[in-house]
Amino acid sequence: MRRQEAEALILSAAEKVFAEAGFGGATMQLIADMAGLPKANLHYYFPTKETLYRQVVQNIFQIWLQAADIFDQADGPAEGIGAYIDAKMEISRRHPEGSKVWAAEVMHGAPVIQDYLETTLTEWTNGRISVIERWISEGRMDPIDPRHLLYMLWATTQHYADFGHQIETLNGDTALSDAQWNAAKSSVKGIILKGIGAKDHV
Amino acid sequence: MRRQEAEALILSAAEKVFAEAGFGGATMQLIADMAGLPKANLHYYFPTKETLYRQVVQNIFQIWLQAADIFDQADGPAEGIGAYIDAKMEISRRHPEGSKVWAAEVMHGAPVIQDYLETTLTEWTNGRISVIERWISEGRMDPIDPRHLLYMLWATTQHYADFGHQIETLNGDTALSDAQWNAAKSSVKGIILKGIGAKDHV
DNA sequence: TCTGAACTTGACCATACGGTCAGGATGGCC
DNA sequence: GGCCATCCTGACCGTATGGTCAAGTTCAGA
Repeated sequence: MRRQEAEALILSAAEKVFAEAGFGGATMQLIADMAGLPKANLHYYFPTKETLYRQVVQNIFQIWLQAADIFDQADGPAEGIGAYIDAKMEISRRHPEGSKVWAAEVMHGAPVIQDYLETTLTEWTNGRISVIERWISEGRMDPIDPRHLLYMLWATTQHYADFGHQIETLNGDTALSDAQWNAAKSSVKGIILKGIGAKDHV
Repeated sequence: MRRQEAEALILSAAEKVFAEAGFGGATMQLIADMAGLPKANLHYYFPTKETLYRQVVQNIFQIWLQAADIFDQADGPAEGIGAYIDAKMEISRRHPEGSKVWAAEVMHGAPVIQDYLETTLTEWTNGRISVIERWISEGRMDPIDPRHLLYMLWATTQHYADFGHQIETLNGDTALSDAQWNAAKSSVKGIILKGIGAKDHV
C-alpha cells in the first residue's frame, strides 16, 4: 500500500473514532480495527496518538476554510450568505464526523489548534467582517453586528452535524431525508436572510 | 460534611472536569483533586465514574428544562421566543460547563441519556411545536417549520457556551463583557424575531 | 539475482486508570 | 462513657492503553 493510501485510510478511520468517542475515549486499537490494520502499523505512519489527532483536525479546518471562499465571490448578502449557508449545511451533511471533532476540540479549549484560531481563523473572520460592514454601509442589509451574525451562521449550520443524533431522535430515529435537508436549508436561509434584511437588488 | 454538601461539591468538580476533558479524558483523580477530596471518597458517594457522569448530565437536563417553561407563559412569539432566547443565553453564560457536557454527550450518540431524548425531550419538543403552530395559524408569525426554528434557537444560544473558547479567542482572548453579552442577546433576538416575522401586536 | 529502503507486525513494556478494601475517625444518641 | 452507623482514606490490584522494538516481508532498481 502506498504511503498516501495508508495515511488516508488511517485518517478516515481516526476521524470516525475520534468523533464517536472523543480524544480521550478513542484508542489506537479501535482506530486500527476500523482501518483494518495492526496497531503497530498506525504508529509507523503517525508516531503518536496526538500526531494523528492533530492531522485529523487540520484536515477538517482545511475543508471548512475552502467552503468559506464562497462568501467573497458573491455580489451581495443574500447571495453570499445564502451560498455560505448552503455550503456549510452540505458539509454538515457530508462530513458530520469532522464537524464533531472540531467542536470537541474547541469545547476542550482548543489544546491542539489554538494557533489556528489565533492566526488563520482570526484573519478569515476579520476579512468577512469587512465584507459584511461594506454591505451594511451600502444599505444592502440591516446594521447587524457582523460577529454575532457569523456566530449564528456557524452555530446553526454546524448544529445539524454536531447534534445530528438528537435531530434524528426527534425525527423518529430516522436520518433526515433529502427533502428534509432541503427544508432545513431553506428554513435557515429564510429566517436569517429575512432577519438581517438582506437586499441584493436595491 | 453532610452527604448533600459532599455530593454537590463532587458534582460541581465533575462538571468542570467532564466539560474540559470529555468523559474519556476525565479521570477520577482529576475530579478528586478539583474537589479537594481523596479519590476513594468519590467512590464512596458515586460507585462508578459512569454513575457520577450520569448524575452530572441529568442535572444539566433539569436546568435546561426549567428554563424552557418560559415559552408557554408568553402571550405571543416575540415575547415567548424572546424570553426563551434570553433565558438560554443566560444559561450559556452561567453554566457553560453543563452545556458542554450535554453537547459532548449528544455528539457521542447520547449513550447515557438516550432515554431522555426519546421521552422527555420529544414530549417537550412536540408541545412547543404545537404552540408555534398555533401562533402561525393565528397569523402572529410567518409559516416557519417549527422544528428548524427550535433547532436554530438551541444552536445559536448554546453556541455561546460550547464555542465560548473560540469566541473569546476572536474577542482578543478576552471573555465577553456585560455589554457584549447584551449585544449578543439582542443580535440573536433581533435577527430571529425579524426573521420569523413575529408580531405580538397585530 | 542482489541490495537496500520502505513497510509490516506480533510480542512486549511501563504507566495510568477505575475500582476495592480494611482499618480508622467522627459524631449523634442512649 | 459506650455504641453504632456513617463517613473517610492510604494502600493496593487487575487491566487497558500508548508506545517500542526487533525480526521479518516486499519490491523497485541496478
